[in-house]
Amino acid sequence: MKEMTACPHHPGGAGSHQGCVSLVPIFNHLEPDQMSEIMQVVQGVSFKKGEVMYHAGDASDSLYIVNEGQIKIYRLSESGKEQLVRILNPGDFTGELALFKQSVHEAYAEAMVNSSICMIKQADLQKLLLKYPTISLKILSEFSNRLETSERQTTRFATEKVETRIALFLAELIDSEGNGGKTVNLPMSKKDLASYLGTTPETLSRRLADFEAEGFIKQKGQRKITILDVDGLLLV
Amino acid sequence: MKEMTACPHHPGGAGSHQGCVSLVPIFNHLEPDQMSEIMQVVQGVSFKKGEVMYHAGDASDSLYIVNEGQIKIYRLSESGKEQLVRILNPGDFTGELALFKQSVHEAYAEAMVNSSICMIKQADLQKLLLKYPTISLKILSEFSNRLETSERQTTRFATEKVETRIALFLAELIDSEGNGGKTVNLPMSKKDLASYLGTTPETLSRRLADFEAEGFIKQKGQRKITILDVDGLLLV
DNA sequence: CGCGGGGTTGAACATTCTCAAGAACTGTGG
DNA sequence: CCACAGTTCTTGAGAATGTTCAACCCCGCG
Repeated sequence: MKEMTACPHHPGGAGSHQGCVSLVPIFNHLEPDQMSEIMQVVQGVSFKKGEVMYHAGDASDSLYIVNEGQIKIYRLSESGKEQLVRILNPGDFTGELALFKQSVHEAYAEAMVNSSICMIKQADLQKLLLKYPTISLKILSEFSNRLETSERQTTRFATEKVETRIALFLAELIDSEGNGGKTVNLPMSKKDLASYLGTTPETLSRRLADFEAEGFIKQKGQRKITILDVDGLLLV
Repeated sequence: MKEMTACPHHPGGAGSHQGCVSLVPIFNHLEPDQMSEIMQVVQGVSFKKGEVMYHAGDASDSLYIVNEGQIKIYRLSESGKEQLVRILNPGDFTGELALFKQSVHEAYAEAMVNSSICMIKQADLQKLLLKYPTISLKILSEFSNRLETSERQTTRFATEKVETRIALFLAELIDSEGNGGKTVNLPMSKKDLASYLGTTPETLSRRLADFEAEGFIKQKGQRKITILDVDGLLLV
């Protein structure tokens, strides 16, 4: 199932696959010689579409950095319902959570398409952290961001109705796409988006239809949405 | 309003108020001489009941460690509704979030009773982190826990109904109180608990009444609840 | 060009919120 | 120790919001 070699996606050999890691925010400030030290403890792995990188309940002992592909992270609630937590694109990483406390994963990581991953074992990473304290600061910064995002998300679930959560999601999509244009591409299927936003595909579909009827947006195909009136959207 | 001296709650002078810090998980592994180095950059502050330690929008430049009292952290959603995020007790800290990226607070911190706090400025803390990498590891570990909690909470809001969230909260209260007894004290008013659980006081009251009618719990006074049947509670 | 999964729509139902009124608790001052 | 005041909490009824289940559509892909 799972292919595991020195670096399958960079057959050139050690030192040639910095691409896996050098674009990761927590490492990209390092000197070349420090970087090559990191490369020595990195392992390449591939996952085919649909394979799971880790299960809830698995012991967690590695940091996973996405090199190519897409990985979706989702959780199962106590009652068995699934919620999509985030989607990892190249350069993103996961596994940090339980890295600093021996513990098990609470989430699932599954390849949405064929993907190649770089892994660093917990023990190796800890050594690096002690040797290069600036890496810790970077990770702390990354954690801060994620924690902030997560708590904001929690508050939204706790206080906003679905309609508002959808509107906020669309508004943030515009920001993240950066361009002046107002046509955005949904980063995932509407089914997954519903899961991410804590609702059902049916409700999402209805609310988007409402937005369209009110002239706030225009849908084209399954994933393209043109935002016609952000303000109208946001004071729903 | 806000009293700010070398250390108002430990008039003995510098070095005598280790109590503020030594019980904090991120520091309590240090040697005495390292500890005293930290003490030199710690400042004591007091807040009266109802005073706010920081507002959403304030620049964030300090770590706050609770010495005495209780601080409640809450957020305002985009639509202006309030959600209680957590309550800090002595030994807990806050301000970490934006500590590693110059930014502003997104939450509010308000003293629930008269409280005394120890502050460490961001710049001082960063120096300590570089000098003693093990502190970073401790903070990373603390962040991991909080992130895990936050994401679990998000998933619960996204997938569980209010009734289940209440049941889970009660079940976890038993665990955290540790004792074999099944009578727990709510750590906050039901009003605040409703906010924490993302519901209204009315609904919370009704669901608890339901639980009582079904024989799962028994309420005594405003904050004491005896759990009669955890299993029944959890498969609601 | 037909298949299959995502997507949409409809109708009934479940859950939760809101508003409003009344009850119970807490702690404060006499 | 008691009474009072101010909350906090509870309860009721109706309205809003969202879910479920079922049927259908349609887009993308073989």
